[in-house]
Amino acid sequence: MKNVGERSAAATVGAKEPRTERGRRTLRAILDAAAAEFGERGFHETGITQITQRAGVALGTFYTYFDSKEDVFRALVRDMSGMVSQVGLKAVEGASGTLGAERAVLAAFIAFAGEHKELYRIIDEAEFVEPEAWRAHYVGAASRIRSRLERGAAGGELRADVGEVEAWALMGMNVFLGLRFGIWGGDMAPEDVAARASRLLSEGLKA
Amino acid sequence: MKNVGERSAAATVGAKEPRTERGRRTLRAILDAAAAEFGERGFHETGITQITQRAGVALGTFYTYFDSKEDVFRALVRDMSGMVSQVGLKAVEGASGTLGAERAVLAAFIAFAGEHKELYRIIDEAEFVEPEAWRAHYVGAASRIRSRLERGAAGGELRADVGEVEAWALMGMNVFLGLRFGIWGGDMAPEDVAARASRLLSEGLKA
Amino acid sequence: MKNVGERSAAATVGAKEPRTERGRRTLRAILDAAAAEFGERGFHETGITQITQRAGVALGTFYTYFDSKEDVFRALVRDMSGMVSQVGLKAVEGASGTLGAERAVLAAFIAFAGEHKELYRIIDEAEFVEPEAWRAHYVGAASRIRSRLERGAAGGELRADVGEVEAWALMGMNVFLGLRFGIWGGDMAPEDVAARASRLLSEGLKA
Amino acid sequence: MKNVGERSAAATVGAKEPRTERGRRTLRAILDAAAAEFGERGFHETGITQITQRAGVALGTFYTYFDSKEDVFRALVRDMSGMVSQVGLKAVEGASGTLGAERAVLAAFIAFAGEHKELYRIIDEAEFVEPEAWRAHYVGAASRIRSRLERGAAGGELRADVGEVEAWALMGMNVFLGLRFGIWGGDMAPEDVAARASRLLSEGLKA
DNA sequence: AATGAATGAGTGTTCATTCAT
DNA sequence: TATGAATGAACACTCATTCAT
Repeated sequence: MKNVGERSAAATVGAKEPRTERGRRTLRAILDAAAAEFGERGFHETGITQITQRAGVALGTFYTYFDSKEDVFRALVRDMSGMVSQVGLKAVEGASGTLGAERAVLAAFIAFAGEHKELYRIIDEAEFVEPEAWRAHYVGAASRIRSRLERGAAGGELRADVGEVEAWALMGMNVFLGLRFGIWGGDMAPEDVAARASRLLSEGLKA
Repeated sequence: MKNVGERSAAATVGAKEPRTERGRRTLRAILDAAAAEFGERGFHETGITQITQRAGVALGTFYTYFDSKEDVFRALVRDMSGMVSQVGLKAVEGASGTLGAERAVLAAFIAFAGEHKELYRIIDEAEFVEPEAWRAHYVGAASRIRSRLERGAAGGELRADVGEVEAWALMGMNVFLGLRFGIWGGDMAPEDVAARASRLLSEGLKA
Repeated sequence: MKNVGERSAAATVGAKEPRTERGRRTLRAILDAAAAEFGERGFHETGITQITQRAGVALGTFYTYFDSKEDVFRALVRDMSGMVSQVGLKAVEGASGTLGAERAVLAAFIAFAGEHKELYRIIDEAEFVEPEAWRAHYVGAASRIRSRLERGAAGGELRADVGEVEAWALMGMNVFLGLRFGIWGGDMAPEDVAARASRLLSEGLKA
Repeated sequence: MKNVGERSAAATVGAKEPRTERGRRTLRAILDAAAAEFGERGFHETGITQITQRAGVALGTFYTYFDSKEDVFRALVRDMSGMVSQVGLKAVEGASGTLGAERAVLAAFIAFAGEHKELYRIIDEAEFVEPEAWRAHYVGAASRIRSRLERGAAGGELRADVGEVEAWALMGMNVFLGLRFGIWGGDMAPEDVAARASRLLSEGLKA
């Protein structure tokens, strides 16, 4: 598991801004500990005590930076949601063509899921803990996919009638392949999975 | 929301078998109430008290039929897992060809999800409450899809190399289209969604 | 300290009605224990744990009958407010004339305060814990005094212009004499205190 | 609400003596903020944080001047107790005769209460927070009243047997009229209230 | 003198489960 | 079978106080 707060801590994340350097370090420690604990045990099985112990701070320190247990969780979901879309963006950059881009995105996503099992689980659990954030995550992801597909259609690479259904279908594929081959099994390399999925997308399944 | 226990109650479900007719009615009432409450509020927000109140029985009566809160939940997950595969089986029956079958399954599944929002949510939450049952559910569903695809390949309708990746891709599609068009929106009929998804499967997205 | 719940428990008091005899006994035990603890240590120094221990029940049992710590306190204030006005009513019954009545009320009140130091303190603390109930208590008491005075004026015993000022003056006298001679000191019998106060009321202080 | 610390700050009040002018201003700010907060929310609902925020200083600064929360509260009670007796003394000065003095004291007290609702409340709450200081306040006030009454008796203006009962009765009157017409209502001028109370004291209530 | 991050004991409340009736 | 009172472990959160800077 990599350091979650690498890029920014409070600012990105909505916690109470620390005013000193020491505070910044503490906030980051709490954020990382929370990600790890929520990822391992889940929201309801995790106590604030476990988070602060893992972070090496006192119980009360948690509340210097967050208003509630839900508050850290929300911060984490937002943070991770952002990371996922970053991963997608970066993957698209180096790819050629719409289908190539989708293939790159999927490969990157599977790899990412494998490296961030905790955060993956956190997003899933958000369905029950922070439904708003959860919904926003998927609506956003779907609309990014849809934009890419429509651009591909405009460019003549894809057929003209791609839309919401295709976008959600693709997202579902990605998520479940991420679960099956990123989170669960290491029995197939992300690129190979993506290659097969890509063939499905370009040619379909017919003989 | 339809009556969950219609087909079976205890026998299917793993609860303590009631001996009298009165007992059978009570068990069913609890099961239905639990499905409704878990569906509306989620596992952790639902208390035994709420279940028994909705079922119109006393608190203690719950423990005449179930050993624990997890126990009802598990029963419900198993129950619904079975219902979903039933829905699939039935859909396959009337369909012609493998792709026709997948299309029928998807349409049926979306419709089913729309009618059983509670149970859909319960399966999702099982990831955190009853991971075993949850995993079993998806592994089972994927293997059924895979079997169908492989039969289609054997029959020459599909290309020969369909396998785990295609099965999970398809399942992901189904699940997310069920969420988007069954649970959330009513902006497109299940058959129409299924028709578009089916075209994706047969021809791909290329222009 | 006498048993607070003597007359009724839940019904009078606003707690959740117990349905069994056992429940009725438990509620009464909690109520008595709460009165004693609040009286001895005050609202903020008293924990639910101390109440339930004194009552000889488990911690959770408290919440079978009350929604919160404030809830018992409120119940107690209402209860005691009622008791005080009962004491007044009873005292008035046996007295002749308005001034005689006031004298009897005062004597009874001082005696009552001496016997119920806890409840006296509870009403005082209500100023900070349940301001509504506290205000209602004093407004009610003053208006009862005022009614008696006005009846006395109508009957020709008192001068015609008695009103709000006189009522509150009298109530203040009673309360502070209750504190000084009922709660604090036993250095003078309630009747003797009342006799002197009565003389003040009838003749004033002039030589 | 007027500035509490006007006359003295640390010296009168028992706080740690500031050595610089800046320190003196800070202490005063804290004292005023504490009076305001305790008056508005009460002792237990007020946090050190709120006091320091209102005073415009950092949390830790509070402990430069006071040892504990109780410590400021005590300081405030003593301060206000002194103010009340000052008010009494001043009122007595300009009055003629014992009854005239009591009347002036009452009028002044009601007016004072109306202008210092916070401090009034603080004294009341001292019953639960600083019982010693609270008791001392009332014992002192009663004994001052008693002295005045006894002097009046010695001078032949009042009957000879005035004593503890009359003093406490009078104090109770004052306090409750202060509450009713100073703190609560503005429906009657302090002088008018005092005039009626004075008539009660001199002539009694008889027709 | 002033700051504000850190501390951790303390407490109200919830709720799954038990059990006597 | 059914009841509902009783249980008590568990936990989120508060807040007065300390202390390094």
